[in-house]
Amino acid sequence: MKKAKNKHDTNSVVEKLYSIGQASRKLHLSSPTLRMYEHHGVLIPYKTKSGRRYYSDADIERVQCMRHMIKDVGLNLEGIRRLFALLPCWEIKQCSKKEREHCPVYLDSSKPCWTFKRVTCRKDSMDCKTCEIYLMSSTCTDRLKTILRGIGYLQAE
DNA sequence: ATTCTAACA
DNA sequence: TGTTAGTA
Repeated sequence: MKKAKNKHDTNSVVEKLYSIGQASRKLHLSSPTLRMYEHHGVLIPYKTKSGRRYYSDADIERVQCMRHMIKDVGLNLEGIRRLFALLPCWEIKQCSKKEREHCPVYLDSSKPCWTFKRVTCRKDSMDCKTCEIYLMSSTCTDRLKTILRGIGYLQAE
């Protein structure tokens, strides 16, 4: 979600960000809970150099989706993590057979691609918060639901 | 005033 | 999940 900047920067856009306090109030949950989600590898907030967390609108929606999965689908955080681990990034990024054979993400479906340290297809300059794989799992609608249905985790509607 | 980590109830 | 301690 982008928003026009103020009069000092009329040409650029900036993402709206929320501190952990603002985000937790917006989501009606506690800040330790947001930190716990992060600890489990299912949420990646921005971090300042001093370590302060900032959450985007995509992060807010991501948490709302996960709350839905917990409340209505019956998953726990481990289940959500393993669900994200099943996102076939090697298909979406169309990695070659050769690349797959050496990719830890392809060889280990136990954790999400963004929790791996070094992945060859991931440029050093590219962080997982802006990667399409992480972003596509931010919403409960569209592609993620399609994938979840495809692997039998959600009923067809 | 707010958030951080880590440990613990 | 929440709370506490000692910081930054």
